Amino acid sequence: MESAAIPQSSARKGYHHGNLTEALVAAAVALIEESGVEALSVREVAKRAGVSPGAPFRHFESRTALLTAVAEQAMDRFAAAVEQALDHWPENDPVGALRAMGRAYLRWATDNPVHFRVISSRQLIDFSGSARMAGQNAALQETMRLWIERARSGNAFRSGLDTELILLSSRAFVYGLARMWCDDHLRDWHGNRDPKDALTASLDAFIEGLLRAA
Amino acid sequence: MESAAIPQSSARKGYHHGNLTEALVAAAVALIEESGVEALSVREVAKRAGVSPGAPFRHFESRTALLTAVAEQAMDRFAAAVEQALDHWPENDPVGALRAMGRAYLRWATDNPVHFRVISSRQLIDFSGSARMAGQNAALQETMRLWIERARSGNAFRSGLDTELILLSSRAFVYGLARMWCDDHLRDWHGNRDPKDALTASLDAFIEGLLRAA
DNA sequence: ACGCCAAGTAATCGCTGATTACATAACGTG
DNA sequence: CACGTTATGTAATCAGCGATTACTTGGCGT
Repeated sequence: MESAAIPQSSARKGYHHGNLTEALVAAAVALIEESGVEALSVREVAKRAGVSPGAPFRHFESRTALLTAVAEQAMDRFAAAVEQALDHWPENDPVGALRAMGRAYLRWATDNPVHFRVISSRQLIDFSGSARMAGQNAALQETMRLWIERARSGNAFRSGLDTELILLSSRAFVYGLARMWCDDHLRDWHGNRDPKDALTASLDAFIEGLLRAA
Repeated sequence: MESAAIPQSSARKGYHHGNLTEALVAAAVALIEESGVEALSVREVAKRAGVSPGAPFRHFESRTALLTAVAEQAMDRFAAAVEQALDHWPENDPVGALRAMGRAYLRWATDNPVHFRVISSRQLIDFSGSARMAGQNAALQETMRLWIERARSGNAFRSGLDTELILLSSRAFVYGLARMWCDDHLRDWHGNRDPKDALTASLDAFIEGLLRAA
């Protein structure tokens, strides 16, 4: 969408491209968004960047490495979206914070289904080879843990739920909702609500289930 | 496992194979289990079945069609495993039935991670082209709905939760746990419990969260 | 001005999915 | 039993893919 930020192939100053690395990632992002991960080919990316089929391998060791770079970029956007939702959130409303996190998570995933699949797979990309992704993933989990512990300190949750269990359950639940959307499990959705609203309602109900009964 | 059921290439009676269709699916299943979906190639499958590279296309329109057949077979096993867990389950214990369903679901997914990914994707296979998969999927959901409604009749759940919401939430939760496992999100698991036990504990806690407080 | 070296190209390899023309064997029918 | 039809295999081939290699280009520091 912000195509102004994408280095155009017209930026080529002659024999050399200018900033081929970024241009390749941008082209890959666009291609993936159009046709899905499976359709991503190095040659097509090269063609879109206006270079020869072998050129990308000067900048990326393999197709997987290119895809990993795309994932890193997507992960940045994802993490930013989630963390932005928590900006200046009052410490005395940890349950609200967790709900806001979940909503931002779901919104990003439903808005960027293909890229969500990319960043959440460990098969498509070289996750362990990307310290950046691992770090951002860990940071996100730490943020969750922080707010969960704040909520526990405030005695918000039912008894018998330790932090690890709540963290795992919350991750699983929001991941499940997001992936159901991305994996098209709601194609034949015949509930009353709009599917996206159903996701939100489901999230709210889940959090309610964690809380101490009023 | 039950390699006796697999039509051996030695069953070839001469020029014709005997039952190449089944042999191809069996070879594909084995290959996928060994090396993952992405590594599945029609040629390799043909080689394992002892036929020429083009032969499979007499039985499957495309690589995707072959993969869909594999998914159908896996879906059969998956559905059987889940439904078997409910065999003769007493109607007056619907919550127990739902828990048993969830456990059987999780067990199959963790025991067959690669095939679980295959059957739960809508990108790898031609889901809408397989009435069999769609049917079995729908049947599974109907079974869930049945037990949920029984539990609701018994006033087991918290107020404010309609059947659709519980069904969606339950699907999402168990799908999330299963996919976290299959997508290797628990690689860096550092909790106290064994990861598989953590999944079960998480499932139990989720169900507890649906119930009316004692 | 010169030479080094990053970053392109061109050509090629082996593998893939898919298609075509052809060969073989199994089967039903007179 | 002979014969033609049809299902099912082979062989050859195509285009597209990731990846590697040898070569070429041109920008930058000394």
